[in-house]
Amino acid sequence: MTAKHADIGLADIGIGEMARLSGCKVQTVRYYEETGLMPEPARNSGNQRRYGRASLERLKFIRHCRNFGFGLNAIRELLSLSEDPNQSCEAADKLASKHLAAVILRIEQLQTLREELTRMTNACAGGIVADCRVVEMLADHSMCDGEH
Amino acid sequence: MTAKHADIGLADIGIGEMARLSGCKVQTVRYYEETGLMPEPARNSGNQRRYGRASLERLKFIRHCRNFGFGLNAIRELLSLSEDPNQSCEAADKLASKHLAAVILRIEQLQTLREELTRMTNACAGGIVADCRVVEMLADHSMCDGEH
DNA sequence: ATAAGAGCTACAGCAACTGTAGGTTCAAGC
DNA sequence: GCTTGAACCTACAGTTGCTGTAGCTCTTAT
Repeated sequence: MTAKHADIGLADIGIGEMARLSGCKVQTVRYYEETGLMPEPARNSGNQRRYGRASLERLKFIRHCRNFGFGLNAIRELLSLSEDPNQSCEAADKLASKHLAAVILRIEQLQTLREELTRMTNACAGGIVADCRVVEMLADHSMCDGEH
Repeated sequence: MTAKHADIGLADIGIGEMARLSGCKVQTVRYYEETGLMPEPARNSGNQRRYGRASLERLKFIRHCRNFGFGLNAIRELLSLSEDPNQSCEAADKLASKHLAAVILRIEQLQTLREELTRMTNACAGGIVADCRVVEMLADHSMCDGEH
């Protein structure tokens, strides 16, 4: 039998192995297929998905991007970029820079939050709710240092 | 007419004002009602919601907790705590401390991420995708410093 | 031949809203 | 009294990125 898919014959692994080797769940792989991130794979005679090495690499790429915090739409762009290796990498750089800026912003927000929460928990001396500084601070915005 | 609700007659504002004064959307107020965070308010003759001061304070409390990053379930607990002012505030303190720990952890994760993304974008020298370090790093986990 | 385990589809649920459609009510101006 | 536009109503779909479940079928080892 000749392979109809480029994938077939090179590795021929099932969805469970794909999940295991990429560090995600089986359902996640199917979900990526559903949303077009992963191509529809070949099937064996029993209608079960069979993947090749290229698909595994693609899945690993996706998972790696997810670990970097990229959203699925950004990953879609990154995938289409990496499929066309002769174009300028400006778009990829822009995506990464934009994401980095968002991460930095989020860190700043969380740091402000951390300070407020620290202040709040430090102010709690035990006792009853009526005297609790935590509850009081949650009820009264004027007790906050900055805005949030 | 005598007020049937404790709320009524004290302020008597509509849902639009509630949203405006608490800094959220009208739908969000209705959503909080749907999920039991806010009580069902009185209605006027035209079936429109009428709120009193107590409801506004409750909504502000909820929004403030949200600004602190608490989830709705945590807020539910905090609300029921603040309704019973004679019990120990240990539970409130625990909730805040637990949340603080989660925030600290998240900051650490994002800082690792920021370093990796900075390394990635710095490595990009322009040019074409085939030579792009961004795409390369996304494809190859071994180029990462730590785990993520 | 059988039984465990893996795979299949289809769909519901999570968090915390947000947006839309298609209608009703209110308040102000004439 | 009438009109008009803003605000309000309900009900439901969509967002993001999965995860879990039910009720099957298929593979593989014994």
